[in-house]
Amino acid sequence: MKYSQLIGKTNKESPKDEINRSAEFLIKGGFIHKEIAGAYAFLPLGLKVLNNIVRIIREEMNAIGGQELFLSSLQNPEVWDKCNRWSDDSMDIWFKTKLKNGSELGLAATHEEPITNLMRSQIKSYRDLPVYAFQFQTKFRNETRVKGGILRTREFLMKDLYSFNKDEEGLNDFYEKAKEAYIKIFNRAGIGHKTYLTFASGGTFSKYSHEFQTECEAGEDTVYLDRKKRLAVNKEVFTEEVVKDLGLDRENIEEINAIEVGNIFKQMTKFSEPLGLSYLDSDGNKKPVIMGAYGIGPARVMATIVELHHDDKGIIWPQSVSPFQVHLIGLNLENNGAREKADEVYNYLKDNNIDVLYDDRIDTTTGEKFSDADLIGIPLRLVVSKNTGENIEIKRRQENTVSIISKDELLKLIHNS
RNA sequence: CGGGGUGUAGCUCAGUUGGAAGAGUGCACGGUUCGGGACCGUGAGGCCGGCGGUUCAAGUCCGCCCACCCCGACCA
Repeated sequence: MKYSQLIGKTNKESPKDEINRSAEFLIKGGFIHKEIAGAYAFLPLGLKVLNNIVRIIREEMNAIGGQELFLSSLQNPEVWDKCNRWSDDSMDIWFKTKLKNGSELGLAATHEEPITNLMRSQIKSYRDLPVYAFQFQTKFRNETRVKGGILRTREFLMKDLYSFNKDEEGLNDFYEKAKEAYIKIFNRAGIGHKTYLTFASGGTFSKYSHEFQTECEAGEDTVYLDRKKRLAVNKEVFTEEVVKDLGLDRENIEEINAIEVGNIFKQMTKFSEPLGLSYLDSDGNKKPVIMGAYGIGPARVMATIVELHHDDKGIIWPQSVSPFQVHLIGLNLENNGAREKADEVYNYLKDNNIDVLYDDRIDTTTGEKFSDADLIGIPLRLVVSKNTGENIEIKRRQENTVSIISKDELLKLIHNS
């Protein structure tokens, strides 16, 4: 991709209102655009990052047997009514709308009811179980207050997986698998070292649910962390009894701010019973399906990555989610053949399937190009200029030293990074 | 939803006592530069958040509304 053609130019000034570093850099760097409070457009750079995060999540969900599907955003109030969640008293974050004929519709705040209802046509027998369905879908939540750029919005992409088992044992097994998958996801996304399994309120049917909380100043959650055991407890359930229950030592517990990047719930029969999702076991007995729900917000993960990986100049993407593998800067492009030389390197990289952002701007100073590269945060920076001869300069975003390498060494170095 | 703050050029902002709409940056054009946002000149760009009021006269004063940010409450 040639930077001169890219939608989403960097801005020299930081946005006026954004306090969070992630919001500041993502807007300034041309990754996202605020449409209204709590609703953001993703520009090409931002979408590439988001898609990389989605890809990681998808791979890990497939690996534990998830099947991807795609539910609708417009929802039928009837199924919600059966679970007593249509009324604004029970769920006050609804966005509701109407058909031309006046009947009401809901804009998906979550998909538990619709997926449960859908599965009634799929699950009849114990032979149909277990089954695991997931999707990446937009959620609409009429939050009274949004916060921190894309950390908390009213419209956001969510990966939600729903598990359907014939008994609690099956649910528990899968629940542990999902836990492991989540740990892999956050490790691959570069935030695993600061992400902790956190005990949270379990709701009606189980003692605890689990959240994945990433330690971060910008986080809006308060959790109590045992760093050695890598276990945390959300403030909302933090009591003496819970500390004892989990075998934690009060002495080792510290209070931290954290971002909730994922959560997993055992829902048991909370939705299957009211919606009539049941199966016949081998004895012909009708039993309710045992469910669980597993969520991750990719855009929130994206913001969290930025919160954890940046310096004063900008973002430092982990290679796994970086919008491009390398950022190629051509300098002095208007002088004797420099353009041709830079183009040649660009084409060479593309021909070898390297995803490259090529700063081919002519009337742009060196400093500006370097500053933009620092802001955008692609982990490998290449420079071709009159000083580099037949070679290429390479520098890692998080390091200050440059080295000069030959074109032959280039591919190997990129693949090893 | 309670409290606080802010709305003026694409962006960041100034605008005195009510008296001709401004700067920097970005953008376009011309020229000098060319390895860390360099410089000179010319130019385009405005519903001063909206509605109403006071006044000879409102970006400026008054009222109502809207939007955005921050703190708190809330967050299956």
